[in-house]
Amino acid sequence: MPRSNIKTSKSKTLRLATYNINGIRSRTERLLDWLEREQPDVVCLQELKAEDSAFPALKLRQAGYYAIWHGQRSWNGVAILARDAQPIELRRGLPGFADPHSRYLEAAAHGIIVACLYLPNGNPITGPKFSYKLDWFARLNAHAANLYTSEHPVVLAGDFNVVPTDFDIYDPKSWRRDALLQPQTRECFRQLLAQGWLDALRALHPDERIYTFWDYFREHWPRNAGLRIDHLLLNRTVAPRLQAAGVDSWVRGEPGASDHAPTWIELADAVPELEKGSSKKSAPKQSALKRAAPKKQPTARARATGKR
DNA sequence: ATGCCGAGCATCGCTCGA
Repeated sequence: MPRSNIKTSKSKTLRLATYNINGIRSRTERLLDWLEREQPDVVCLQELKAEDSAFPALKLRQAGYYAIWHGQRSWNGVAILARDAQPIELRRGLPGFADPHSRYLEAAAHGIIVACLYLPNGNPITGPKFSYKLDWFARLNAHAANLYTSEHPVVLAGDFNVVPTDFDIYDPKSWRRDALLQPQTRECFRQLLAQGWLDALRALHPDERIYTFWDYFREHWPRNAGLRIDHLLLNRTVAPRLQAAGVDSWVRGEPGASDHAPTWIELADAVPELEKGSSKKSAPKQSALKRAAPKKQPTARARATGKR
């Protein structure tokens, strides 16, 4: 499927995606299929569930992607891939935090600083896992405050394990006691956005039901009973370049799929420094947002049959 | 309140995810 079908601009763009792959060893072929079809420039992966030595670096390299990764046996694990360029690692783990889990990688790739994060799930809410989630979130927000004001373009991308509002879930009733919907969890996310970060998918599609995760239970995928928990947040430097955003939900309908689908944004090429300073043509934020045409998610039937 | 599915491992039954 050529990407030009969904492009909204003739100018060159950069596509960044985040994808909770739920076990990279059992899903390497699925990953390669998606990369070949969608050709993202930068990819954040979560839940590798594999040690560093089991990361399929050679197969990815043969597909044109260089990578850095922080694996872990059984659980967690994050990676950043870049097409035709080696990501430059900037950080492994949040600052000042000896986290026993592999949940955070930060790198420069294709002129963007990308933070790939896998925020703790936090269930059950009556115990140490929920405390760990809130603690992790607070440390992320402290670090994000510095990234937001950076002169460099920064994107926070990953599985945040937060359903930001009741509009981001098919039906909140059976999830009321889940860590993903707790008021404390949502307050952490609200505080993060209050730093100024732009929630790219919601900004471009304010009135659209968008899901990035459909669990394996109760026919949730065929019924399109999903949650929006994978997010791409843009700092003030990069936000004016946002052109499009969406979910590759077709991936969720493939045999042996992860319970998440890849979620992506497209950014306009950086405005050259000379033009940025001297020209009034530099697009303000609002017009950059309006440029992007809303992209509908396919119907449940279309997804179930693999068509768009 | 629990299981429903799926990956992974202390692999013929459990933990964890969300």
